[in-house]
Amino acid sequence: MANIKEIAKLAGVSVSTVSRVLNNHPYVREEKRARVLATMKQLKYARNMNAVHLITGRTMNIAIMLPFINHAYFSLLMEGAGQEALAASYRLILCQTGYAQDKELEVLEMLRNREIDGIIILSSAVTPEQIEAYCPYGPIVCCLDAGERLFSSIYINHAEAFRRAMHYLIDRGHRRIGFTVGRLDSPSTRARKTAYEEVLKEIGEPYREEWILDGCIDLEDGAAIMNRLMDMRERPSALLVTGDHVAAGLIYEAEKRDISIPQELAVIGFDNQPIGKMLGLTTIDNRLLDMGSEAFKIVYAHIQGERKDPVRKELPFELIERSSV
Amino acid sequence: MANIKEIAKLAGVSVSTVSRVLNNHPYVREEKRARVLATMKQLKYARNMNAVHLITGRTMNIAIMLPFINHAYFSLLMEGAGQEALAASYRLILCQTGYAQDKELEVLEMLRNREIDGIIILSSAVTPEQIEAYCPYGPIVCCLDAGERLFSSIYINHAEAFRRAMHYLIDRGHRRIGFTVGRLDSPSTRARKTAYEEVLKEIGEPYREEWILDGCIDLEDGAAIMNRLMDMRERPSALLVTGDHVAAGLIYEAEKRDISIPQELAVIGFDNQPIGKMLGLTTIDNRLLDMGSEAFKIVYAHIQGERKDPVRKELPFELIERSSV
DNA sequence: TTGTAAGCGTTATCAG
DNA sequence: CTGATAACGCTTACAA
Repeated sequence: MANIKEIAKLAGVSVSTVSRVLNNHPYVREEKRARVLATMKQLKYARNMNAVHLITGRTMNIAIMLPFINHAYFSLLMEGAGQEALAASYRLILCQTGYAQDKELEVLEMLRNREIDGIIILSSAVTPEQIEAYCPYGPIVCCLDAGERLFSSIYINHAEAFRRAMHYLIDRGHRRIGFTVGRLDSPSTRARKTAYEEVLKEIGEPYREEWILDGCIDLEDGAAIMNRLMDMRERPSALLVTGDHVAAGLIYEAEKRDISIPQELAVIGFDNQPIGKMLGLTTIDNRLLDMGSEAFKIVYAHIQGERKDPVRKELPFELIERSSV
Repeated sequence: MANIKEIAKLAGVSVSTVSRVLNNHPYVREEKRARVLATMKQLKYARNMNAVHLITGRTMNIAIMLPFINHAYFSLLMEGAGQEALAASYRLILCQTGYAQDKELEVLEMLRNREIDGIIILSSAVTPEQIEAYCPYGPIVCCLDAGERLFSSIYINHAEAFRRAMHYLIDRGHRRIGFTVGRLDSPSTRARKTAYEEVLKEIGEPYREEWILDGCIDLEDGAAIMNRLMDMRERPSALLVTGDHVAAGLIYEAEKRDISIPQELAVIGFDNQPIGKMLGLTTIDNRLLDMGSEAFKIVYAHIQGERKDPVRKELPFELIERSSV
């Protein structure tokens, strides 16, 4: 496999000239450039990018850390980041962690080991402090509000969105409100829980632990909620559901049991996925596609040196009214 | 940032010894090993993997080429490959192409440039011949039957699955059968079309171009089919739908219009996605998760040198009977 | 506009 | 068990 040296010898120039041609540098006589190019073609030259990476200290790779690949929420974020990466000629390295801390730390180590130029964290189990320890090695951006940190954040205000949704329900006469979450100990769940308590206090309703439905991640979980609801001696009249797919599962199961939505149970989703649109689901659009692309742009700006300090950017959300409330 | 040389000097050993420690080689006196390890910790040593990649000629990266990230079909395949990659300590590089040939060729070039050790192609627009041109540079596997090639294939027999589904419908009294596809010019569509014509001939039904519904990729496309069907002077009594999400959109739209399924329109899906299960969709399980993980394993076996010749492996499919027929 | 030579940070080889 | 030293293939001062 030919290298730059052989090309140089055969073309009768120096390796630097070959390198200049390779990198589209100016100051190469057209005649020599042509000769180099011809020799490359003749020898089927292929650049060894690892050598380039070694000398330049860059890999054009960014890791995207996420717990599950096969989930609509992460797919949308990935899509957003992926489009930007494509445009910037960067590559996304898929790092599925399943929320295992050791796997997450491995990804962070990749940054230290210069295997990647930056990291986009879609969701993780490690603490912000653990992440900060890796900030000296390259830009990191998180898709949630981690507060004032050494790394960047791009997020929507979950507490605010949650409050907005609750008030929307309250304005329409609901007082018995419950909600579903994916993981009880996630940062966004904590934000929602706080908002939940606050709003309940505002309207003088008691806080009921049993109306916080945990472990709702997918379609099937949404369908399963219905069973849990049926078992309750007192049921909420409205549900805030994290994830339109969970809401879709719930709606479908409700239909099966002849529970009419919104009359017997009002539902507000999150994420604004196509399935929600199809089902007439009232939902919070949290701009996942934009968030993914913004996340990439932030990391990219840091890599390019256009930016030095961490960014902390809030994206506006939007409540989309349809017919499930 | 400390390197192997500094570690060696500070620990009072040679670089080779440090390298041996790094790679868990035997033949290092325990005392020296400890000293090296301690020095590394002290200097916060981080290995520069690019140097390792350069000298070893391996990157531990495999590209996964696909047109769209945000699609359930590809998500499942990715998930399968991702799990195996995780287990093998390999990384997946996400290469979204949008079926643009130049982007696809860029991915193939990455193999030539030694940026990756292999490629998993989930779906592509380039020809098998174009792919074969890159086989000298590393293992490539395609998730469809490309025939006897220099690269590997892992696939289900689409024609057979299609025939099976058609006969299932015919056995239940259907003769007016249509089908939907994503792209008209894809290899699996061609296989389906051939099977379609054959079976129609078998039962003496005419071939109707207008019952082949093109451009059906997502939920919304499924819903849109209903409009197309309504415009027809004569409608099929059964539809083979490529992709459970498309089928789900169709079913939902049918429900809206009070068209009963399966009485007025029978539907068979493909992919066996959760949404299909929820909707009681009869479908073909084409083992996407297994296909993804098998794809990774094949490439991996080649990289490890456990295998030399290309693999061509067919996965069995299964018709899952539910209530949409 | 071009060439020489010094790295980049490892691992591999080979002699001890 | 250990250490010199030569690759790996490229970019980039610096000098011409």
